[in-house]
Amino acid sequence: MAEQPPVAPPPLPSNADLAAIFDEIGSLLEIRGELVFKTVAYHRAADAIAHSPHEIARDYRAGRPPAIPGVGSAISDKIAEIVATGRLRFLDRLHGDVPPTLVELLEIPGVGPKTVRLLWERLGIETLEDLRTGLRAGTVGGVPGLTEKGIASLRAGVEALDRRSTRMTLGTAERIVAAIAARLAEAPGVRAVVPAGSFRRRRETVGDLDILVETDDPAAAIASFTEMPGVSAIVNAGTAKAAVRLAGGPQVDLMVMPPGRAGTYLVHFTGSKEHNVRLRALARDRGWSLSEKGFARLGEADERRPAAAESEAAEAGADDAGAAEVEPARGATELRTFATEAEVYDFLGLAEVPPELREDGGEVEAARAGRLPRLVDVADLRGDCHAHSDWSDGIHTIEQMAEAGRARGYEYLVLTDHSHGLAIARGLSPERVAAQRTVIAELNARFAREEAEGVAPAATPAAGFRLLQGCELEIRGDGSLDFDDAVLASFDVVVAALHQGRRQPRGQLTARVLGAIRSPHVDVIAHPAGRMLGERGRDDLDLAWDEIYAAAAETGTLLEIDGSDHRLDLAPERARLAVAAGCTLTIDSDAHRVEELAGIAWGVAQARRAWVGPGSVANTWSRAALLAWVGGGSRPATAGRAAGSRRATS
DNA sequence: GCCGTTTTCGGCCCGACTGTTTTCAGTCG
Repeated sequence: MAEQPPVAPPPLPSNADLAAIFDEIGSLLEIRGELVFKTVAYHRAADAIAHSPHEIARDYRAGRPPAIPGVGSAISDKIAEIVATGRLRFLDRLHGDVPPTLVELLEIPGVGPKTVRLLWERLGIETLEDLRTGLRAGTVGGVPGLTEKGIASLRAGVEALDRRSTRMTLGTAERIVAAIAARLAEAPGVRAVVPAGSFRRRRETVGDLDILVETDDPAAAIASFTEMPGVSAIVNAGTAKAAVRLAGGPQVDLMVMPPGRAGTYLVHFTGSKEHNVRLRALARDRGWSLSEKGFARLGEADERRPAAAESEAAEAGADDAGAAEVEPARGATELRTFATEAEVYDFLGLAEVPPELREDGGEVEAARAGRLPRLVDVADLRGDCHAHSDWSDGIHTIEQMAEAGRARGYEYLVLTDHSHGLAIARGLSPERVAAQRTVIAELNARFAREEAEGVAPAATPAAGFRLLQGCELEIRGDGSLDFDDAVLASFDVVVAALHQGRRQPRGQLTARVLGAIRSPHVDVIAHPAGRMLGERGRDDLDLAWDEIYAAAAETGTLLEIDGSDHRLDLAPERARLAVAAGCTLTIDSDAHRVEELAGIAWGVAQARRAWVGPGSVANTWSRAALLAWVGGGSRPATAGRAAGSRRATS
C-alpha cells in the first residue's frame, strides 16, 4: 500500500455517534465519582445533540457550529476535535482511568455508578460477561456493601436486562394502557385513570408506561394494579405508587393522586424531565418548591441568601409572632394544590403547554410570552392523502375504505395503491389503474346521489365526500418513476415513495428524491425518510435534507408525515425544519385496513410535536383547494410543471 | 460542565421506594 494522503478528513459522525460519545463520557465520569452536575451536563448535551435538527458534524466542518442548548465551550471544543481528527484525546485518557466496558453494567436495572465502581474496584468485574460468570460461579460477594440481598438484586437485574423489551410503538402502548385503565377503573374509589409519561407526550416510541389514578382508596388501586393478569414481577409497591413488569412487555408505573389535586401530578408525571426541571426553576424563582404534590412555600433556610446564615436567629426573632402561629413549628409549610394543569401553568405565569410540546424545546419561553402556536388538531383534517385497498397490499375493499373515510366526516380519501414496480405489494399495472378508475367513479356517483337525496352519513360535510384516485408511485432504483407521464396525469393525486435501493450513497439517493419532487406529476413525497420504528427498525435514509426541503418548498411538492405508528415519518425534528424552510406538509394514515385510518391521529401528534399549525398542512384544506394545489394552479412555483396536466375529478 | 428577568460565580428539581448503613445512601423516574 502507498502512504496515506496526509490530511484526508475523517468521516463525519452522525448526531447519534456524537451523542453516544458524550453519553459515554458522562457515564464514565459517574463511575469515576465525578461531580454529579458535571456528569449530568454531559448527558444533557448528548440528549440535545441526539435530538438536534442540525447535522452537527457537517455544520462544524463547514465552520458554522450551531448553537445547541446544553453545549458550552468545553463540549463544543470536543465536538470540533472529533470532527477534525476523528478522535477525542479526553476520551482516550478517560479510557485509561475507567474501562469503557463498565458502561454496559449501568444498563442493569437497580445498578448505578456506585455499584459499578464497587464491582470493578473490589471484585475486578469489568464487563457484563464478567458479572454473569461471577454470579454463576458464586464469586460475587464477600465485600462490604454487597449483601446477599444485593447479590440477589444483581442477579434479578441481569435477568431483566436479558429479556428487556425494545421500545413500543404508540399503537402497542395504547392497547396496553387501555387494558390497564379499564381494569383500574373498576377498583373501588377510583375517580379517574389518566395515562401520562412519554405516551401522553406522544413520543414516537415508548419505553415504560406511566399511569395516574385519582382515587379515594389508594391501597385498593395499587392492589388491583399489582395483582392484574400479565404481571411477571412487582418492581416495587408502596402507598403512593407501584411499578410492575409485564410478561414479555414493558414496565408500568402507577401513581396515586389524591382527589381534586391532579394538576401538579399530571404535570410531574407527564414530563418530560427536562420540561419539569424548567418549571421547578420557575417555581423556585417565585419562592415555591414544585413537586408532584403541589407548590410548597420555600422556608427561610431554603432561600438562596448566602449572607442569611449569621442573622437567621435575629430574623426569626424579628418575625411577626402571628406568622409563626399560622405556620406550625418546623417543616409544615403552606402547600398550594390545583385540580387542573391549566391552573398549575397559570400559577407559574405560563399559558398551558400542550403535552406534545413539553420537551424543553422553547415551549417554556413561548408560554411565558403568550406565543404558543395554535397546533394542528385531528378535527382540522378534511381528508387523508394516503390509503391502500386490497387491490394492492391493503386488506379491505375499495368500497370499505371509502365508506370508512366517509364515516370519519372527510371530504376526500385518496386511494393510493402501489404502482407495479413494487411487486411485493402487488402493485397496480396501468391496466388495473384504469379498471380501478371505473370502480371509483361508480362509488362517487353513488355518494353524490346519496348526498342529493339526503341519505348520506350525518358526518358528511357540505362539500360531500369523494374518493380520489391516487397511487403510491415507486421511485425506482435508477431514479425513474414507475408510470409514464400519461398514466401519471390520469391520477387526482400522486404520492411518490422510495422503498428500494435504500443503501445507495447519499448523492444518488438524494437525486432520486429530488427527481420525484421536481416531477410535474408528483404531488406528495410519502414517508420521506423511509424509517421504521420498533422491531423492524430502520434508520432514516441518508439524504441531503436541506436540498430536499428547498426543492419541496420551491415546487410546492408536499412532504408527508406518515401516521402509521411504525413510521411516523417525517420525524418531528425534520418536520419542524421543513416547515421553517417553507414546505407544506400532509398528514396521512397510510392505512392498509379500515381501522388504521384512525392512526392518522399519531401523525397529527407528531406534527404537534413539530410545532406545526393547521396552515402548514394541506389536508386541512377543502377538497377543491387541495385539487387546485396539486393541479398546479395554486402552487408557489409552477415552473417546470405541466399546468393543467391533472384531470379534473369532482 | 452549563448558565444568567437575581448571578460571569455559585448555583444546578424533588420525592418514593428499597435495604439495612438504626438516620441514610443508592437508584429511579
